[in-house]
Amino acid sequence: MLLEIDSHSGVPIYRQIIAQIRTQIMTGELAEGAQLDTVRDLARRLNVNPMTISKAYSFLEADHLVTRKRGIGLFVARIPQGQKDILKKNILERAVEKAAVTAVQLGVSEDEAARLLTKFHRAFNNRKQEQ
Amino acid sequence: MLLEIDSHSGVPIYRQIIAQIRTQIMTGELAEGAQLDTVRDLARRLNVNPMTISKAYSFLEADHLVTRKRGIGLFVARIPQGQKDILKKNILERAVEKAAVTAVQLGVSEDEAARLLTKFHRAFNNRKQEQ
DNA sequence: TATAGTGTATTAGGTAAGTAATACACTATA
DNA sequence: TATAGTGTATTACTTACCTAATACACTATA
Repeated sequence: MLLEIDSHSGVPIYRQIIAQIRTQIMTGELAEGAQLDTVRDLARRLNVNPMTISKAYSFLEADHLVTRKRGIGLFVARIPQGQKDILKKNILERAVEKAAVTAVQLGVSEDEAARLLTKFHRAFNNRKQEQ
Repeated sequence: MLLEIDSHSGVPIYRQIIAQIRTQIMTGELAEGAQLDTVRDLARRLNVNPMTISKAYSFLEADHLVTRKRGIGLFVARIPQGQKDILKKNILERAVEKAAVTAVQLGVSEDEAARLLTKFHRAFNNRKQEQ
């Protein structure tokens, strides 16, 4: 399980963990049934208190993305494809909506906004391919 | 000067003020040289401490959007159109970039992302027209 | 120069968030 | 059933942030 924490970003550690794991589950990188790193392992690896990890995991469980088995570990939950699509849609819409509102407020046309989005999309897609 | 504060949104009052005034300056709704509401007036109107207003104004000044004239008041600064464009571009790019990254991470195509953005853009544009 | 109108520096109180320490509860299995 | 491996509840410390109170500084002008 590959996680990168930037402790100088101002974004709380547990939120960084949540975001990264959520993405990995959404993309299938972390498949159904896969066991997450144990709280203590991950805590040691990130040099952080186990409770911080546990807190992150709690939020993932609240979202039904993982299932806790006390005494055993945490596992990626079974998520029906339909529900997965809905989740993805929600995450995406939140981000896109904000961009759209900003554009409208600033008087930027829909074409111009779309062009900009496409430009960034290509840039990040390329960067991703290279990795 | 029309401001709407939602004290239940969780977003700090001074940030709400900053965002709304910044947008009004960007769009020209608040024109160069216009005087902002006095700290005390606005504080009374929003039922808030004058220092909260002063704090918001400080950030706007740090961004060179307003000029303080102590003992007189605050005024919308002269912002060269070019610089205004840059500011708008920065604000927009920050929002659009995040949307693009999210889309790429979730494996959403650039066309689909652009379509979604366009959809939201139209929706908000309509809503704006109606007001 | 007195006054009433500006904004401000300083200080402090309240609250929420993040993290950590500790002791505990559950489970598999040797 | 002892043990070592899971996660967790409780509690508390720290820090940052937001807001407010107060007293002060600057400016125009009657």
